[in-house]
Amino acid sequence: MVKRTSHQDTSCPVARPLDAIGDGWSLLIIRDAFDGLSRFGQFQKSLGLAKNILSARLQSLIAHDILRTVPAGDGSPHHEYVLTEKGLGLFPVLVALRQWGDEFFFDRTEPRARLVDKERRRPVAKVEVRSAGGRTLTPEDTVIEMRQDG
Amino acid sequence: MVKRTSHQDTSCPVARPLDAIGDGWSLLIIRDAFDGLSRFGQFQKSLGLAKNILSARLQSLIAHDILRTVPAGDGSPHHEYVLTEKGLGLFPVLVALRQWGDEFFFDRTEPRARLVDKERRRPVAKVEVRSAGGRTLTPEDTVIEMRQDG
DNA sequence: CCGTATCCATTCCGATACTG
DNA sequence: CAGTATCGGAATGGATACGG
Repeated sequence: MVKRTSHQDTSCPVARPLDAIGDGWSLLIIRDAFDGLSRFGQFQKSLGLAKNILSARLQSLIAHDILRTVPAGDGSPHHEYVLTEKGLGLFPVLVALRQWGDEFFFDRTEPRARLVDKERRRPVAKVEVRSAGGRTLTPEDTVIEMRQDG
Repeated sequence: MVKRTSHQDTSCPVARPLDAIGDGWSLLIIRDAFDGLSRFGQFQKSLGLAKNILSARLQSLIAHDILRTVPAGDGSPHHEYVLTEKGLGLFPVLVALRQWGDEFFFDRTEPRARLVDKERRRPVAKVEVRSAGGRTLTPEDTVIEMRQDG
């Protein structure tokens, strides 16, 4: 009878998304979607998770308007899962997380997947938090305020 | 008998961190830590979660070297939980997530907590992914490559 | 090839009682 | 105040069987 607490009612923009992507699989599905995967089987092969779990995660991501389905490009009677605008908005989050993982979860010699600028063939720059004027901000330079409008 | 799959063995820097922060509470604890909270009771009051859960999450974050304990500043016999270097490295991730939540999980009129530049009192700029040369990159501008070194 | 349905083990989480 | 111990219900995840 005790419901799991949702974060939808808080006024914190960090908390609300966690109902949608705060689990072990959703971000990996989204990562694969950014990487061009779109078919059920592709996700399952890439992630190695059970089909029922994948199905549930995909439905949840669709319900949260992060993925949507489109008719399959080939003649197959199925559909493909692609990122919505909202889902595409996660790009900086995913890149920042990738860079953090790259820095703190790998030995120096260990090979890893890296995100590179397609044109220059060089790793993307480290994501930074900047002021409106362009200055790089540290955590101590910032503070939380309640704001009504944007 | 079936163990939960860990992501520590993959070569993807997005996947590995998810064992540490891929749940509903860890990122919120880290958010509070960035916001200056450090005591057990402060976290519990802020998050409203059961004490045993909070305890387990704090221990997990310590085990992952994201938080560490320091002797309490006041005379109390307890300690405080503060971010490690690794934990501080999550700042861009948290800001990017915050901005995404701000954009897609709130009505325009709804009040919300905003991260502002302490000095200028203006919202921080939108986190962007940039090339080594400074150009802003979209998802289509990038691709994953396997790299051996940094 | 794409999913859905079922079953079961594990984990997570909330409430509460208890110790220092 | 700061935790630990215990319990029960809920959600998650894995394996597999099955229908389109």
